[in-house]
Amino acid sequence: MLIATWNVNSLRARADRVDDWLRRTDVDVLAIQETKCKDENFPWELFERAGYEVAHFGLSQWNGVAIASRVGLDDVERTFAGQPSFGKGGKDPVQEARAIGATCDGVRIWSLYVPNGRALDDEHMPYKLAWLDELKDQATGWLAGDPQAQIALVGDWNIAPQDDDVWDIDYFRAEGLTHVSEPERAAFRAFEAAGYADVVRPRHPGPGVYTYWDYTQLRFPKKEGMRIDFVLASPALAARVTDASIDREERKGKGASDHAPVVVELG
DNA sequence: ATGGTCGCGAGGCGA
Repeated sequence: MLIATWNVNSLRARADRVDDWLRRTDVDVLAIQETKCKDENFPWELFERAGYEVAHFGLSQWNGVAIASRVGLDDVERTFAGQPSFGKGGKDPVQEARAIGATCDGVRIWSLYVPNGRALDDEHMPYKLAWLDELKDQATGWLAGDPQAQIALVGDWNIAPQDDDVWDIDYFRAEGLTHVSEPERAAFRAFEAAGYADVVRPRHPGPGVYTYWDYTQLRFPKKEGMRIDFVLASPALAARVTDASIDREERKGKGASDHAPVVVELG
């Protein structure tokens, strides 16, 4: 079984790319982030034609997550229990469309779009950390209730856990940028401490292995990227992983997302 | 040429 995660940066703008990619790669499950649409604008027929069931959670032109599967799509959940809300300036806090879960052929998959944080001193940063902390608590409970559970926490984590996960850590430090701060990294490590493992890094160690390249500053041709998209697997699921890849080719050309798909093969 | 981005949705925000 092949499972994948991909921040598509608008599903409507990427419809042809996603269609081609599904047919080319033949994945069984695709977790999508940043659909950037409501249900009424979601390209349902794209997935139907390609032979996938799909569940979507989108509230506005922001965020939006989905799971497409051709091996079953059961027990769909939108938001995780206790998911923190956010409202800029403290007004109208809402649980944003950043998490959707479904069971596909016995694997509990969560498509996650972790809050960006925006800046170290921005109100979005404590939101990001609280969001991760609460998800970690929930994910810990899922394993405590069933140590043999097959769970995949996949998506855009908006964290670069190691210095080699960005093209120039000194630049990030000098500019005081997000994604590499100790609190963010600690939040990521908490998932590993809870028993979830990055199943891609061992097969594709850095430096220079990235999943995201900013559209600006010619970051992609200059190979200046970030590794911020991850597949974290519970112990029972990690034991099944036989291969993994980052589809850097998909970042090429006109009309590409700024993220590459990450694919994991299960035996 | 010393610059150089997208997407949404219709101005500016978010990434």
